Amino acid sequence: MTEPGPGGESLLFLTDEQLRKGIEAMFFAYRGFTADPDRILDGMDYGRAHHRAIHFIHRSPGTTVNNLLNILGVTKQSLNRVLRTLIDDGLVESRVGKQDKRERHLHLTSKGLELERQLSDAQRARMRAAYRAAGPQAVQGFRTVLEAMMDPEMKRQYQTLKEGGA
Amino acid sequence: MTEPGPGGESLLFLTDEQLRKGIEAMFFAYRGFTADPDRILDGMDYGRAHHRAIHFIHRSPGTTVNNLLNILGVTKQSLNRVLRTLIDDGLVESRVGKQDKRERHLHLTSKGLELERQLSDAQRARMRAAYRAAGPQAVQGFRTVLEAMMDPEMKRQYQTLKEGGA
DNA sequence: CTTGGAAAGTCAACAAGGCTGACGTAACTT
DNA sequence: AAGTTACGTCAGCCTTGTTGACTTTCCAAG
Repeated sequence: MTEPGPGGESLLFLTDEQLRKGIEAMFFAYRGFTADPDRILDGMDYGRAHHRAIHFIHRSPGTTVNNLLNILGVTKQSLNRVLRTLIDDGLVESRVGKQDKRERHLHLTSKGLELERQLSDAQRARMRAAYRAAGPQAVQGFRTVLEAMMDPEMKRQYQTLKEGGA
Repeated sequence: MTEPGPGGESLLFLTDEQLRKGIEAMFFAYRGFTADPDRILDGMDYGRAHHRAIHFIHRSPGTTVNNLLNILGVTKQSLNRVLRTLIDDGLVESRVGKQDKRERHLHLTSKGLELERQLSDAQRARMRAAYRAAGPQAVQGFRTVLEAMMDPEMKRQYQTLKEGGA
């Protein structure tokens, strides 16, 4: 069933074949997406989980642990393991909240900022190259489809972050 | 440096801010992308690794273990563990090569095809919804950017698969 | 025919990074 | 005073990745 015609290029009626290509594009592209930071982190004592924590602390300085938990979608035990090493190594600073002293507000130290820059430089370079190669229209479409693929909850997170910058 | 102007919408000169949004879009969208199959697999004895193996065996029936290794980018030991359970459970059949009897050619059994369909139905449904919501132009751009983000090696794999269907 | 090397499989050990469950403490809320 | 929230932590488990070493099978070159 849903046999496509003779390999047509029309994107209007979505064949399983076209959807499968989209699925594989996501798979292979995500590999590229993580490859550069992974390469940098390999050899350090850190991994992708540390990268994610650093990224989101950087983009929302002063965020609480709970906040980060929701964004990353992992358990506190899992995050804690990662966070502890980052704090111990002096990349992340954990400040007791002023209003609510139960909360810990997370910030990158200068050392943390340095690693963040290294990692995001690499990732941005690839993204920039892809954007340039594809052109502005493609970029628009890229973001539109990705946004439509997110779970509503994640989309909310994404958009909050998107607007919410300082 | 690279300070953006007043939150402009121009995609022509790529600010770090715009690139960061692209990076986070990839992160959150990939979560959505894997969420449905993960949900299905949760409770079975299988995980994402099994899904990937099943997917690529389905799309290239008769592929060899080595071939699969290259596509998935893992070690043979890692793949073997996954493959063995799938073979033992009767989802995958491993046939000794006719030309080269060292090779094993992998096929899904009817039971394997059943699970494949279940998984890809879920994943395609999300992809279809996203495509529909975004429109044909966006889809074009989506695929263009993803392709530009792949490592050359992965891109080759992707395109080989893309054209190479039976 | 023998031998070298490729392809495949297997065993063992280990690490990262998820998870659950249980427990403790401090601080805020009612 | 009691309950809830935020955080940290201990212990143990699972999946999926890794290396290294070794065997079996088989093709192909000498």
